[in-house]
Amino acid sequence: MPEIAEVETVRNTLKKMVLNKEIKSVNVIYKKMLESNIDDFLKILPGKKIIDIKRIGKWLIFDLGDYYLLSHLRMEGKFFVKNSLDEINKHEHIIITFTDNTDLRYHDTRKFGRMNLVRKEDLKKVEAIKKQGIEPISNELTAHYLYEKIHAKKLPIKTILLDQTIIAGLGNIYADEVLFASKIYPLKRGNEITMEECEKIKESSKKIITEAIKYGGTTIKSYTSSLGVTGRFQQFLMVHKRENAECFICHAKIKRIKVGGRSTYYCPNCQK
DNA sequence: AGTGCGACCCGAACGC
DNA sequence: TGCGTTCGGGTCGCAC
Repeated sequence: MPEIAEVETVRNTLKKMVLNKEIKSVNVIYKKMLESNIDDFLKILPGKKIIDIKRIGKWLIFDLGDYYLLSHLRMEGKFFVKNSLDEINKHEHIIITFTDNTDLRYHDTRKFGRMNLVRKEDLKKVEAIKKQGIEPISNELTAHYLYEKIHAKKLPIKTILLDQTIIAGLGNIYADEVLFASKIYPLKRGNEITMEECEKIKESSKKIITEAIKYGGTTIKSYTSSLGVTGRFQQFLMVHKRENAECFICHAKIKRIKVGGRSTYYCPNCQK
């Protein structure tokens, strides 16, 4: 499940592989993946060069000069660089062919990912981009900011941490890890969260996301970031996917519950 | 406005 | 050559 650390890893890997390549043609196999007009997509991309790759929250942003190609990997999206002559895999839905006869291929078993092509000046008009909150690795993320955003909400703190308009980039794995590191019970309501706890959330999300990026993200289940790159952060996970295993701190049994429909792992002893 | 929940997908895991 | 059902998970859209 690509969260901010995984998307950052994809960004860094892709920058090494496709920067400055010129697009020759595009093949859109699964049209519903596009949020923008398909005819524009096919007409505008050829001739463009990938001059940079940026990221906002979980959105990857290919800088094409006067346009941005936005890509959200959702749960299983991956990019592969292949030879244009290679057989097309059944999960490859969008194929960007470069003039050197290599392809950037978007692969997504669940077809949940989305792409959007916008003029640079229209980026801030894209609803999904406009509403992104502050990133965990940003100095703008403060306990005060979090408290303001959280203290009037009745939702469980776990659900609030998944709200991209507050902290941009946290997903199900790191939200569990942040709450464990902050010693906060996932079902605790936003309006019960103190300023001290906001400080802990801020500190632990910075620390955890920084570390996760350093180790190339988390590879869980089917998810490898892209291009066969395997993250190594899973060996540092304290609670996520550890149901019934012993807490590394107190040896209590890690529990799994549902919060807002999502699997949530926590230590019943450390997180009261 | 804030909150809750189904839909979108399909491979894997599970039940029998 | 087992088959049908359930689950998961980020985000959106709709209902209340």
